[in-house]
Amino acid sequence: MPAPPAKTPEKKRSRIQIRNRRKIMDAALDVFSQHGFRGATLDQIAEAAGMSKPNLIYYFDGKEAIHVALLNALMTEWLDPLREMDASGDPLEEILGYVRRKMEMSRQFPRESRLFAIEIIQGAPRMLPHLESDLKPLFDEKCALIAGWMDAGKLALQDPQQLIMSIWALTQHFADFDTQVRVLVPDEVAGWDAANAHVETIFRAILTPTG
Amino acid sequence: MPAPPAKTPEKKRSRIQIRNRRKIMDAALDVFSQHGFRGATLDQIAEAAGMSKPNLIYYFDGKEAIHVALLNALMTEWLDPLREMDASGDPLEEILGYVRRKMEMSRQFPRESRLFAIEIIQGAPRMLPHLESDLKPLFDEKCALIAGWMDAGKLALQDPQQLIMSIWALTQHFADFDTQVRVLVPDEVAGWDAANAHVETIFRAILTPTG
DNA sequence: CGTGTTTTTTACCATTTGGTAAAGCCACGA
DNA sequence: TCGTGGCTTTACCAAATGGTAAAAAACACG
Repeated sequence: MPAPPAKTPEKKRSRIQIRNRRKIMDAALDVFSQHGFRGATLDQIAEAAGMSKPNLIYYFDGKEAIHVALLNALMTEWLDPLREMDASGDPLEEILGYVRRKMEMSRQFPRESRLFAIEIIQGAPRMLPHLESDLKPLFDEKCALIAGWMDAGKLALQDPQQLIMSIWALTQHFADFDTQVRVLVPDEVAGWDAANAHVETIFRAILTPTG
Repeated sequence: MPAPPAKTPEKKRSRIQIRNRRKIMDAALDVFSQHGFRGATLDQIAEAAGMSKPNLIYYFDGKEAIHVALLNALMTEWLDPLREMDASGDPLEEILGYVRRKMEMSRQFPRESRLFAIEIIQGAPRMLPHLESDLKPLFDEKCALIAGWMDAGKLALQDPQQLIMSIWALTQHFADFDTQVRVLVPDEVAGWDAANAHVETIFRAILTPTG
């Protein structure tokens, strides 16, 4: 009896397994980010991945396993821009740098942004643990860092929690609500430039210390 | 053969029809805003509405008809806060008033906010026409109004399109990403107050004319 | 080449889901 | 009292969906 590849005792993965798992996860990202978990079907994912449905199940334990694998893989890199915010840099530039990285991610990885957005909007049924264990500590850490900067007079006083969340709200909006944005601001290139400038203006305005 | 109530030649609706259609739409709002269109099932809606599935179909032509009816009904009132922004008022107060009304809607009608959010994120398959026909004209009109205020020196110069979209991004974030917000800022009441204050700070900061 | 293992396909299956047919119920006016 | 017409339920159905069994094909490697 050939042991299925993705079992609890993890074995080395062959080249084929690595390649096919990648293809599946990419296809699943397409489908899940467009329909959410319940709205997505294995057939859709299989077709997008260019393989048969039973073949999906050969590489992943089921629909839920694919979704979880996706969320796990993405959670890490999704938080990287925030991790990079460093205590040793110039406060205003650190925050603006974070804003820029986040905007860049929205433009380059809109599917990932939407996947998270849908998951959260639907109550994060498969991600709440990650929010508590990964996001929350990082969030608290960076809030403390920002609070420290503010105490030192390097930034205007703001609620750090609200500050970070407003960065998320603004930067993710352009990925998540892309359809709407494109209706209202048809010129995509100009829209992005304007968005970048606008968001930067906002955070410069509320963070520049008033001397 | 008793003619189904909701046909092309619209007839008067009885008290029972009005009551039951309301119940169905309220239940559908619950379910659709939590699972999206494809992820929602008629059985879920029927149970939430406290009636049998065939009874749903008696009042609406099908799943899609319920969803469309919901979106139609909501689109109107959802744009009301923006419509109220008036040329004759004080510019800064008009915009801040809009921001406050939008925040209030996010708090009072999170389901509606999520329903729209999911629909847009998924590419607005059933709402694109409305975006073009309802939202776009209003958006353009209010952009022109704001641009006029800025030209007159009553507001700091900003891109009006980006300004309105950033209002949406910030105000809707608290409804749509409620699950995440609650993980990071457990005290709901305090969080809400802080959010209101923060959002107001932002728009005051970037709109107050620098005289 | 031959043999054991990994990968893929074909043929299914049970459940769920959107929807229908038709019979039953119930209020109300003649 | 009996219809009559709006409302509701029961009993279904065909298609879609997540998943399985097992044979077939492709592969690795001595």
